[in-house]
Amino acid sequence: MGRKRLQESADGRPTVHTVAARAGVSIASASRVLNGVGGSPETIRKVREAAAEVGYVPNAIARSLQSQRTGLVALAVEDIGNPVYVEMMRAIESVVAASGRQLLVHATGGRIDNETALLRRLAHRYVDGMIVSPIRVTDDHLAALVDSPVPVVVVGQLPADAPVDNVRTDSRTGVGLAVDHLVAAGRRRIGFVNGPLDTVPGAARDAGFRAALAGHGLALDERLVEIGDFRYAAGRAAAERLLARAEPDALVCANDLIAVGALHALLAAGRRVPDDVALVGMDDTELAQMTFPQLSSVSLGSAERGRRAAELLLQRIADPALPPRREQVAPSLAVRASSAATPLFLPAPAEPAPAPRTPEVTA
Amino acid sequence: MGRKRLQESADGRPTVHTVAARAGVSIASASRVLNGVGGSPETIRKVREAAAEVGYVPNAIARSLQSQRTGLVALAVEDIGNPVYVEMMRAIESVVAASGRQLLVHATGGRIDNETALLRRLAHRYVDGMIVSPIRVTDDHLAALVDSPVPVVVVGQLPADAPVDNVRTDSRTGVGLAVDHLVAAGRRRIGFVNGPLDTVPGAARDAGFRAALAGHGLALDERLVEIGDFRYAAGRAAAERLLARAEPDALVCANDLIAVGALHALLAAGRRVPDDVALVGMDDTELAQMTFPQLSSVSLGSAERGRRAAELLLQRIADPALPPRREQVAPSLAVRASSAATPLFLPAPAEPAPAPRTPEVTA
DNA sequence: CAGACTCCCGGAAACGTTTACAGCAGAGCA
DNA sequence: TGCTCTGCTGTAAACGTTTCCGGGAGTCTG
Repeated sequence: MGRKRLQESADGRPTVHTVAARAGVSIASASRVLNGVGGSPETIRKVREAAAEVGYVPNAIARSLQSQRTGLVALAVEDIGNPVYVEMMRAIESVVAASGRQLLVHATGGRIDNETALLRRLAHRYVDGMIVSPIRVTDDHLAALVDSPVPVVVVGQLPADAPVDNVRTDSRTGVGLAVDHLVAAGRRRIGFVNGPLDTVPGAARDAGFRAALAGHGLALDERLVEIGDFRYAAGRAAAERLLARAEPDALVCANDLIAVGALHALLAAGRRVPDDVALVGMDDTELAQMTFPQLSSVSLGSAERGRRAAELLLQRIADPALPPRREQVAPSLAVRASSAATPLFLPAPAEPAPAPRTPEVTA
Repeated sequence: MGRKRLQESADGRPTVHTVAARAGVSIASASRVLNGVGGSPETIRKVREAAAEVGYVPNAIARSLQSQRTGLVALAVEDIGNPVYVEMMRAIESVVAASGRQLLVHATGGRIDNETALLRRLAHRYVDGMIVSPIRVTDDHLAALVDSPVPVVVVGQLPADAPVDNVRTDSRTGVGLAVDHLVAAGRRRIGFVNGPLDTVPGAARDAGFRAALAGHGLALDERLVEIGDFRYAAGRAAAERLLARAEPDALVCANDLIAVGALHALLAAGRRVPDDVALVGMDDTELAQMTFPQLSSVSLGSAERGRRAAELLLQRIADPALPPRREQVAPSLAVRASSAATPLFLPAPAEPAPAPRTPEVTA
């Protein structure tokens, strides 16, 4: 009824029509003034006034429909409780914000359908582009990535021929760094606590571990390998199982959450870290510095990967015709107290002494 | 040119027009079939086929403009690296997902302008509603909350008369629980590591701490109070400053991140936890169970608050005319090893505590 | 067999913007 | 004075959907 006369939107909020009517100008003029392009001083005054009086706020959806852009970028990760994604997110956010866009994060919880659904639904124009970091990649998934309606950048491993922008690291050699370091420190019974083998990172790290041991001519004792998932509780449980059946002198963990779980398991079992068992995590998140002793960890450059992914995405948004690109970030090892070289041959002090510490070295 | 004839969208993607033309039906019929409402078997077949052939995906923006809803809900928090928000987010997500919507998270980084901008811009129709958990509340902020174009629920303290849906806890009495517990365990020199006093939670916890001590007839030694921010590094640094000038037999921390920092500072200084110093954190996040010894912590029901906030929001979205409501979640204390009652009167071990070290300072 | 009822369809009008286009007034210039 | 040029303005057409509404074909009932 009054709808047409009052020129307001369905839910009673003012629209550009309301403002225009109130200012006594056309909606074109009102729109121009509101966007700061053109308009005589008098018109500008009237429109500004009218807009303020009715408390006009533009409808971003309508604007986006017209302009074909939303100014939003999404990041989809599996588990926002994992600090590695927090770090990545921060890096992405700063790049994205610099371009005047806003970053939204979606946690997929590893439910693959959820992730695909996100690509197929949410991405369908709600955002200008998205960055996804899947831990499992199915064909279905890949198909959704390839013909996504909006630009997508993948952080993580992808099939070589996938025509998708991609920033990866080499967690395989990353594991190698950890093993090299431990072997150099005189450890020989090196255990490995990994995440599921049917995930991309889980498989890569498993391969890396086996290759590294072989490279040092060490035989792999399967009792020293245990699998959980990529979170704390499972990591701890896995480490407990491992400790119950074997006597490692070092543990490599597939990420920092697992490593913290393993640390807990070790301490609870009365093992000294690093004296009895050296410990190396992976991802080098801030969590690694929050433990006592602080955790050595293989950095997979999560911030750097995030930054680069964001840049790739912005470039692709600017020019969708760009050929797919692939970037790689090299791993490095941060040595901290949990694996600092300690003289294994010294008799253990009667009173458990604090770990001799060497300052953090970033290799 | 071909635009009109080919019936495709500006960027060459198929629209409902493309599908309709290809199927030889009207766009109305095409739309109906695509939405699964009506259509003869023959029409359904033709439209489905045409849609599949051209790879049609609906433009969500256009749909939202028409339907006045996006199916998205946003959560704005200060620091996504704080596990308390992760927990809250998970709770919200499960409620939101059950309503068929998707949750997007935005980290404001505590930049107040960012938060207000989010309300003023993003919220302007990109989402059906949002939950914000501000740690500082200015008048400007409040104004933005009150006349937000979309329903908003605030998690946290608000002025009593603010007409905004609100889920709060009572962190003041929460701190009291911690102090009561420590006093009952025989501790008398109780320290407090807090976040900034110009934040809502910081102020409440400070007040709670002072009130609780007074309630037990204990005088407050100001040297036992230290302030950083709500993150790990600052918490650790603050605890180090405190330890350098005073000898607490217990520490209450304003959240778990600070508590982990304090734990690190204590261990690095050679104090035994809980023997020498008992430690209680706040928020009872999963982080509290990841430390060794595990951290006692005051639960402020973050998951419960998230759940309720999500429910309030969904109800308000369904009926925007609802009067503003306010809910409260009671705090509780989870006692773990870091403050377990230990016989304080036992003689300290002959071997002196390890040399106090000042390890790497991150802050 | 007529009338009412059901089902399906297409045209067209929304949703709230931005913007191409054309018209119009005034200023500058020959 | 007449012409062009400039700067503003309003009309209307997009953007890609959904949905109201009226019409036509078929079915059931009396």
